[in-house]
Amino acid sequence: MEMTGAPARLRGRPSWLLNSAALQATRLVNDGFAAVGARRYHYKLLATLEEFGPASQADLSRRGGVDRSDVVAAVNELAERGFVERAVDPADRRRNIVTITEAGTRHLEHLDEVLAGAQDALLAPLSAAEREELVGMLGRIVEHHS
Amino acid sequence: MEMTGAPARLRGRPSWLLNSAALQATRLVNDGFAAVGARRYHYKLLATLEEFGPASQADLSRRGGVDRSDVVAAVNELAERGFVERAVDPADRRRNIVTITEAGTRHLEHLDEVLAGAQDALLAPLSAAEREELVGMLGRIVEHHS
DNA sequence: GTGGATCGTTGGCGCGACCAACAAGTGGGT
DNA sequence: ACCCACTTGTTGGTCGCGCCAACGATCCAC
Repeated sequence: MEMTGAPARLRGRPSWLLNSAALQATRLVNDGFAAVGARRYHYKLLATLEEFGPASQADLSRRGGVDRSDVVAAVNELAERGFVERAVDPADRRRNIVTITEAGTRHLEHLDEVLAGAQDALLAPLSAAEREELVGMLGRIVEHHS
Repeated sequence: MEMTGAPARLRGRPSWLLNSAALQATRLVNDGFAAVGARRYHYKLLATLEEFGPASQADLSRRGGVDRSDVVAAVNELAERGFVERAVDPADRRRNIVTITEAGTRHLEHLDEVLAGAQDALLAPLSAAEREELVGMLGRIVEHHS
C-alpha cells in the first residue's frame, strides 16, 4: 500500500512534508471553494472585512498580507457578485472604502463551513490532541518567521 | 510586508498555518537554491536518479510525482549544465535514459547542504523532540492522502 | 498488419506570490 | 502658496508550480 515512491532524501525533510501537506490542504480547500465559485483570496478579504470592518484596499493589503494589485482583482470579483461595495473615501479621495454586504456575510459563512469540512478531511488521521499540538507547533513556526 | 494580525478566522486554521509554514519553507529553500541557479524540480530529479539509478523520463515522472512535461524542462536545464545525460534506450527507442553525472552528484550534495540549512532555519523555534513529532504527524497526513 | 498503449515533446491553463511604474491625491516643510 | 515626499488604486507584467490535451514516434499483443 506504499505509494510513497519519493526518494528517501525528500521523504524525511520537514520542508517537503510541509509542502506536500500544504498542497493537499490547498487542493481540499480549493475544490470546496471552486464549487461555489470562490477562491482563497476571496475568503481572506471577506474574513478581514467581517472582523475589522470597512477598510481601504491598502489596509486590506497590509492586514491580509496580500499584494495591493491582487486586492484590486479580488475586490473586483467580489464587488461584481455583490459581496462587497466600493466607495470613495470623502476624507481622502485616493482611498476606496470597501464594505462587506449582507450577501457577502452570508457567503463568508458558507465558505466557513466549506473550510471547516476541509480541515476535517485534511486532519483525518490525527486525534484531537494531536491536532492541537500540530496547530501549536505550526503557529510557533509561522510566528517565528514574521 | 507582514500580516501584523491576520483575521482570527484564519489564524487558527490548520490549512492556513500549513500554507504559511510551507510558504516560509519554500522561501528558505528557493533562496538557497537560487543562489546556485537551481530550483526544486532539479533537486527532485537528481535525488531520484541518485537513489534509483538511471531511468526514463516517464519513470522519473511517476517516481517523483512530476508531470512528464515538467520533467522535460527540468532535464533540459540539468543536461545543459552537465549534471545529467540523455541517451536513447536502444532496447526501446521511445525512451530517453537519463543518467546522473559526477558533476551532478556533486551538485546534489551541495544542494543537500543548502537544504539541510533551510530545515534548521525553518524549525528554529522547535526542540529536537518536537521536530520529530512534527515530522511524524505530517508524514501521517501526507501518507493518508496518497 | 492493425490497434492500442506508451514515450517524449510542445504548448497551454490557473493560481498564488511577487514587482515596477504611473496618475491622482494628500500632507508637511518652508 | 508652493514644492516635495509619500500613499493609493490600478495596470501590466514575471516566475514557479501543479496540471491537462494533443501530437508523432515507437512498441507490443493480437
